[in-house]
Amino acid sequence: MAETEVKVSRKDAILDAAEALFAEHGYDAVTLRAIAAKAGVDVALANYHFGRKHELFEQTFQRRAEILNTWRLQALEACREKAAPSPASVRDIIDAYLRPLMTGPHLKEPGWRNYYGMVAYVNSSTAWGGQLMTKSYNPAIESFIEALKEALPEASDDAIYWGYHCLSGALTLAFAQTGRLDQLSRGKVCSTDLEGGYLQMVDFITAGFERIGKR
Amino acid sequence: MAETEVKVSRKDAILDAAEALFAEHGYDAVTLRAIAAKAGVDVALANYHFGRKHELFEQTFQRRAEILNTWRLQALEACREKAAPSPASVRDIIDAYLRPLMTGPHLKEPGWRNYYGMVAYVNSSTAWGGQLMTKSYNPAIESFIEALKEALPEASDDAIYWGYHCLSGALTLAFAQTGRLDQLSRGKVCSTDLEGGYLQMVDFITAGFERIGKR
DNA sequence: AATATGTTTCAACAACTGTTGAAGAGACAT
DNA sequence: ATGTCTCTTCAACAGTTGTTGAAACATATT
Repeated sequence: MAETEVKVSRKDAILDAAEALFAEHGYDAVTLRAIAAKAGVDVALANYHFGRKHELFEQTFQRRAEILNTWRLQALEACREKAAPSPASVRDIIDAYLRPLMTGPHLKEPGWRNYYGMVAYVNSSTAWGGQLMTKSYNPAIESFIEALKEALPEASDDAIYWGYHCLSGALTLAFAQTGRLDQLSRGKVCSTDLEGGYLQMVDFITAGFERIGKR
Repeated sequence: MAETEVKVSRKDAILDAAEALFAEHGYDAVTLRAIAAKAGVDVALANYHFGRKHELFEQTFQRRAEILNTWRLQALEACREKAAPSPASVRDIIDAYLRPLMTGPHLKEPGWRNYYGMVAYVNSSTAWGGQLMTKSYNPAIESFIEALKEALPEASDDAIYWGYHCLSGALTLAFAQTGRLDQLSRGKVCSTDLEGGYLQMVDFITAGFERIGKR
């Protein structure tokens, strides 16, 4: 047995296994028995700790959401203070939105990569998308929208929100790690290289927002 | 019975029902019995016409893919001819990519809206994404990438492909119609208004690509 | 009228699903 | 030792799943 890791509780083992399987196969394709087997526990234990399958999925999803929100909001606050009393620059806002998630040592942990797969699944799912993303992420996102409105006082609501839509869609697709970019570029670009993608996306998205401010 | 429509074959009825259900609930959550019930036929008929469930999904997905590719490639060819012998402008290329899908009378047909939901599901699914999207859409997409490279000779491969990634992610999320934009903007922006989103996205994405060309 | 061909339905299969109640295991205080 | 508590397993449930083989139906050809 690979006992190099710290011993995790069986409850956490279930969450980890669920995270990995939900990310790869979605909600319905994953059975509680598969989760239990991967976690090395009995089927009934998932029910004891989390109740219905639905609730296990939500708890798995929300476990890391608060951490991401904290990282992001700290970065946003930092760039706001740096610019005060002027509004923060568009580039710094976009950077605060992307950098905490797309760069850093946590990307080497499989748990985080798995979680990102879950985010991609939830955010583009008609069934889960609306409800769950809103509950877990909207408060933080609203702070970013507000900052963008301050940085782009001339931009219309339509332009701001559809701009955010482009940003969110691009990040979601990056999280999905479908490998399409690799196939399309015949290996010249690597979909799983989030840090490399971060560098490109900051420029691209910043340019988009700066354009809509000039109207 | 609402018999205003032209009578469709039972085979097409199955495809239509599958399209609607797969778009809303994904692959695994949809049962062949649910599809058969919606189509008004027996369960075994889906198997007779399409074989395994897997193949029914793929055929449903590919049914409209060729049409979309044709529309897009015609638009791309038109803007290339318009600009010849110069390369087409970035804006015209992006417009050729988005306009055929996000505007036009076909958006009023429920079948097309359903299909867009399937595209969103497939494109951001780790399981299907790589394989199926590549098979159905890559040839057309490669033409667009090539056009972008001609319009932006200074841009690096990384910039071009990650720029396309942003474009594809934004479009995919728009197709998912999760209603998140409505919630985020408190009703000021409508997620399902693809024509309105088209106007914003063309500007936003074009600005992104034009930026990466200046380096 | 008889035959052949392609559709459609019926009934059933073995396997698997989420969920549950009762029983066991372990730690800890009394 | 005894009882209490949380955690964990066992065994089983009722229902649903994709898939199939045989039979019924329809239509056109001979």
